[in-house]
Amino acid sequence: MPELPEVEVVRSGLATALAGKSFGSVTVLHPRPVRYDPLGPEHFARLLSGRVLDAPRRRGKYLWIPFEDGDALLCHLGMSGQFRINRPEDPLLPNTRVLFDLQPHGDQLRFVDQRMFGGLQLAIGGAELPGVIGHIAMDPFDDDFDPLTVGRELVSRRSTVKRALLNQTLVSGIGNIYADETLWRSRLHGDTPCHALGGRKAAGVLRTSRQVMAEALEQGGTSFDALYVNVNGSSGYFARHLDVYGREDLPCHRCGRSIVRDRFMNRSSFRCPRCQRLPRQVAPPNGQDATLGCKP
DNA sequence: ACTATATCCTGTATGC
DNA sequence: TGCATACAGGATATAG
Repeated sequence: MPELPEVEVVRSGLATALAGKSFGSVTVLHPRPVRYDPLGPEHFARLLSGRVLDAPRRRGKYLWIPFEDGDALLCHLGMSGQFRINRPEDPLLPNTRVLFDLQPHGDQLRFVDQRMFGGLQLAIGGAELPGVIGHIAMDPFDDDFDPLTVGRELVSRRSTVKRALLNQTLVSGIGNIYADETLWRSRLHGDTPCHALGGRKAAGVLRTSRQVMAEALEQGGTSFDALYVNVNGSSGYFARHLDVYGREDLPCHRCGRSIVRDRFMNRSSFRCPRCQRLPRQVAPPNGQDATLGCKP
């Protein structure tokens, strides 16, 4: 569930909590969160113990904890993953999946994940950038992220704008909430064909996504419930700043019209029916259907 | 090659 | 109260 700002809050919390630490013994309580690890739960636990930790890193919604020896622990929170720091004697929260004893001082890092869409795996040689996320594009906060370059790439896609924003191989870190918020600020309907945007407009959308996520980060991320919390167990406050997401039937903050909800890819899209209309048909590149992605 | 869909899970909210 | 259903912020295999 967490998108880039929420993952960044977690990364930042881990950076503080794990500074100068090593893993002691590791206990896998449920095999599913380590299903992507090529060696299986027992090897995962054994191979991680004793590792000396470096500062956690992030790309998009992935984060990883590099080890001093060049390997890393790669983590994805999925829809409901959390990291918590506890004393070993603290009672386990429901859905606690993996325990990492920390040395020195004996704290414990715990991975809690209700739905288990998330995952943890050992990334051999992955301290800089784990190979298995090589296909994940830079996110808008990356120093080398260039909105114009990515904007041109976006325009060339034979898809629609919201799908493109959610495509992690084009730009990473944006999920359903921030896609909808970005589109509202950009006054764009999510079904707008990519080719209907010029390169400059597309670059503008990407800059807007960075702005929205930066504001969310200042608020400690978006949270609707206890499923997303930082390492201390507290929630962020951006939910109260959302302009469209989850605001069906409430007035648009720009024009007052009621926000509508559409079905999209088995989930919901929220938009203002006045501020975010589909453009009239735009001449597509050669060979493409002129009405692609457009509704009457 | 590129894009759209179905699927992996559990817990909560809602309506009958 | 009990039961069924809908829904949840993601990534990926595979179907087209």
